[in-house]
Amino acid sequence: MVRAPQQRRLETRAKLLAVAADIIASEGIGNLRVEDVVQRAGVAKGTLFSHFKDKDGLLAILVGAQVMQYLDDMDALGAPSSIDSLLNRIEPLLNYIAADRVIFDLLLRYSGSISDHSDEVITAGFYRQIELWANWVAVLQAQGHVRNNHPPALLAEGVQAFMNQVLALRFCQKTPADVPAMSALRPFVMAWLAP
Amino acid sequence: MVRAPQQRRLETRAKLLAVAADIIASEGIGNLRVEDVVQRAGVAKGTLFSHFKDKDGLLAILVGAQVMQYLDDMDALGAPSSIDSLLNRIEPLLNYIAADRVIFDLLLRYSGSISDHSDEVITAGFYRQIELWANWVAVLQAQGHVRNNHPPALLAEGVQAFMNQVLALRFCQKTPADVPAMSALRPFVMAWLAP
DNA sequence: TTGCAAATTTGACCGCGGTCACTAAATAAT
DNA sequence: ATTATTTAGTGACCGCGGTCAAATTTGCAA
Repeated sequence: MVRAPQQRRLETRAKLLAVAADIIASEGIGNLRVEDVVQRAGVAKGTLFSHFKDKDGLLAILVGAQVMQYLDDMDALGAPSSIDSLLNRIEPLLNYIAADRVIFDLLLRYSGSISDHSDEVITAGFYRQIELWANWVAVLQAQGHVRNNHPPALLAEGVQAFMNQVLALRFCQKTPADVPAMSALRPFVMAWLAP
Repeated sequence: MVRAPQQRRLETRAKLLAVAADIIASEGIGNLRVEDVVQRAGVAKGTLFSHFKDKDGLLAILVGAQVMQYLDDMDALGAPSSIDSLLNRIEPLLNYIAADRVIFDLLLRYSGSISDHSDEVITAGFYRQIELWANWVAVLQAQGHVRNNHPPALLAEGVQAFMNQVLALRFCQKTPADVPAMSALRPFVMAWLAP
């Protein structure tokens, strides 16, 4: 028999997430240390790991929520009217991930949280993104703006592949940033989606 | 003034690489520990880090050499005669990377070795791969087997993007392996290259 | 041969993520 | 009310990658 978590536990979890978000906002996600989180939250180290599988599990909750926010924003704008318009819709999310390679790695590797609800935020966001883009592609196909000799899901996944490719290349070079990530992405998506 | 490395240093480096390769062969690349390497090589821990930037730097040398070997093999076979033939040429490398996510991460993140020759094996292999594939694509374009409304380099990079996408997805699911990586890759490459 | 400077190696030490046997608190059973 | 049982939290401890001032070895020149 599983028992509902006590309020104390929910408060502890919320406190940990709040503190972590705070540290990330001020120090950057790459400078977040578990010891800092637990110290500022006023709990022991072991407590954190009873709430989250590991450090990445914690980060995934926060990053996943942010990604979901971007997806909400995309969703609210409705289907794009062209490939260029689609790229514009994607841009905020692209820039968010491009801002820090820790985020990129997290999204690519995700190790999962420990929660009973199995709320693997990253995975959920991933599928939602593909679904959303696939819908857009379907609309654009109907309008003749995207080639329709392949299923929307395949094309949507392809867009994600190019996004990851562009980001990975960007994080490989030592010179931080020369051109916006978007201009590297555009030619690929154009060649992939154009009729 | 830079001086050529002494014999002793070359031997130490070779010994470290040999021991590391040995451990990887018997224990797997994910179970390699720095302490084991230096102990079995008969040197102190600090020595390893004076030869390689970090643990990944060491691994990159070995993995990079392996990748180069696959590229040599590809090269020796000459240009493929069709998209399917191209996929067959790629398959060994794909399977090598698919075998262990440590290898995949390494190739995607590479942090670099410390050597003066700046022999960033991974980076070199990366460019060589794109160049090789671009040549193939150009040949296939000339034969009408691949669409020729885009530069070969773009198409080659796209193939790599799809390869990474398929691998990333594969490493995300908990169920180890259902179908060969190749069958996941084929539809993307077909849709990407077909005229 | 001797002395010096550069090159190479050393290993004690550190930071940080993660574990686990134990204590404390909350809830259920008597 | 008292005891038993489950849930939450604790912090000393560990593993392992990585650092650095000091020690050692090597090459070269006087």
